[in-house]
Amino acid sequence: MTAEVRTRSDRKRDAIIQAAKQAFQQYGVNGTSMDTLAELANVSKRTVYNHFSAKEELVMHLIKELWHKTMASIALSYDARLPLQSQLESLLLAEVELISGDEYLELARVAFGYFFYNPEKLKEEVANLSAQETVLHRWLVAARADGRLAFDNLDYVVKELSCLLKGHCFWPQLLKIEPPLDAAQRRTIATRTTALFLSHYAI
Amino acid sequence: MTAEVRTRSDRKRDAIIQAAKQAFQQYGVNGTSMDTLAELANVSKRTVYNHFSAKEELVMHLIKELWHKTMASIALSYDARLPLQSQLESLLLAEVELISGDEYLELARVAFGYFFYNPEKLKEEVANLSAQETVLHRWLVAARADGRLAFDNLDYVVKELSCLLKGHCFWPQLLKIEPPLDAAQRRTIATRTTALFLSHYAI
DNA sequence: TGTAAAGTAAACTGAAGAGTGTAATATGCC
DNA sequence: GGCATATTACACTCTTCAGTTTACTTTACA
Repeated sequence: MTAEVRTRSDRKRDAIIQAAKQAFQQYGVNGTSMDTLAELANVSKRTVYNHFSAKEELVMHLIKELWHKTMASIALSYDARLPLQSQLESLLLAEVELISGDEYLELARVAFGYFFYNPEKLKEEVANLSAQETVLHRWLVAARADGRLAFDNLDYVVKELSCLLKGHCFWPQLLKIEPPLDAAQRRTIATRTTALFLSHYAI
Repeated sequence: MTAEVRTRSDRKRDAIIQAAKQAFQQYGVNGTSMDTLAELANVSKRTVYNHFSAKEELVMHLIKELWHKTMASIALSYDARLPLQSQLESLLLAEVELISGDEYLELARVAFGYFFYNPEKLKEEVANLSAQETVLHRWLVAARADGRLAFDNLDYVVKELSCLLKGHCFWPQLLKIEPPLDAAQRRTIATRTTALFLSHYAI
C-alpha cells in the first residue's frame, strides 16, 4: 500500500505500532505494559519512548490512524431509475462490510476499552469523528423526496437501520460473544434488513 | 424490601456492597482500589477482606446479586383474542423497561468492564444465565401457530427485535453516549418497533 | 571511514495497589 | 459484668508498571 518502510527508525516505529495494535486489541490498553509491548515489538523500551513520549500518546495515535483507515468511506447515491430494494441492499451491505471488518472491530475494541470509563472524552471524540455519518441519511432523504419512501423522523429511521445492522454484526463480535460473520451471513443480514425496512416505509 | 439489616456485621457487609456497586459502576473494577472502596463504605479494609476474601469474589457476588434482582422476569403470554399490536407492544415495552432500568445498566457496566478482556469467562456466564431468554420466543411461536404471524427463522426474528430495542435504549446508555430515556421515549420505541415488525411479519 | 542519529540493555525511581498480620477496641448477647 | 466475635488502624510485603538514566553499540550516509 504505502511505499516500503525506509529508514531503520521507520521500521522500528512500525513494529511498535503493529505490536500495540495487536496487544491493545487483545489485552486492552491497561492490560499491556510498556515492557511487554517493547518485547512484542522486538524493540527496546527506550525506543518506544523515543517514538511516543507516553503510553497515552501511542493510544491516541492508534485510534486516530485506525479511524482514518476505516473512514475510506462508502460512496453510493440515490438513483431514481433503480429499484429501492437493490439500492438499499447494496448500501446496507457496504455498511455491514465496514462495521464487521477486522480493522473496524479492532479500532472499536481499543477505543472501547480505553474510553469506557472516560465517557466525557469519548463523547468529545465521537462528536469530532462521526459528524460525517451521512451516506444513509442522504440516500433516505433523496428517496423520500422522490416519493418512494414515507417517514417522518429521519434520525429515528437511520437509527433503526443502524440498530439492526450493529445488533447483528457489531456488538456481539465486539464482545466476542459471537464469531465474525462470513460473507453469506453478511448478505443475509443486508437482504432481510432491507426487506423489513421497505415493508414498512416503502410506498 | 427485605427485613431491616440485623447485626452490625450485616450492616457493614451491606455498606461494602453498596459502595462497591456504586464505585465499580462509576470507575470500573480496576479503577477502584480496595482502599478507596473501604473508605467509601466507611469500613476498614480489613473488614472488606473479612467479608470477601478477594476482590474477585466481591465482583462475582455483585454481578450475581444484580443479575437475580434483574431477572424478576416478565410474565406475559400470547392471547388469541387480543390484537397483535397491543400485545406485542406491551411485551416490548416491558423488555425496554427492563433493559433501560438503572439496575440492569449498572449490572451491565460492571460485568462489561470486568469481562471485556475475559471473553471465555463471559461466554460461560452468559450461557449459564441467559438460558431463560424466552418470553419473546414463546409469544412469537404462539402467534405463528395461531396463524397470525409468518416467519421462518425464529431466532433471527427474535434477534431483530432485540437489536432494535437494545440499539435504542441499551448500548448508547451503556457507553454513556446518550442519556437514559424517559417514559415517553420508551413508549415510542415500543410502539414504532412493533409497527415496523408487524408490517413485515403479520398476516 | 568517521560521525551523528537511533537503538539497546539493564538497572533504577516512584507510585499504586492487592492482600496480610497484629494488637487494640467496640458490640452485642448471656 | 464477662466473653466471643467483628471491627479498626496501621504498618508491612510483594508485585506491577510507567517512565528515566546511563553507558554502550549499531546503522546509515557523506
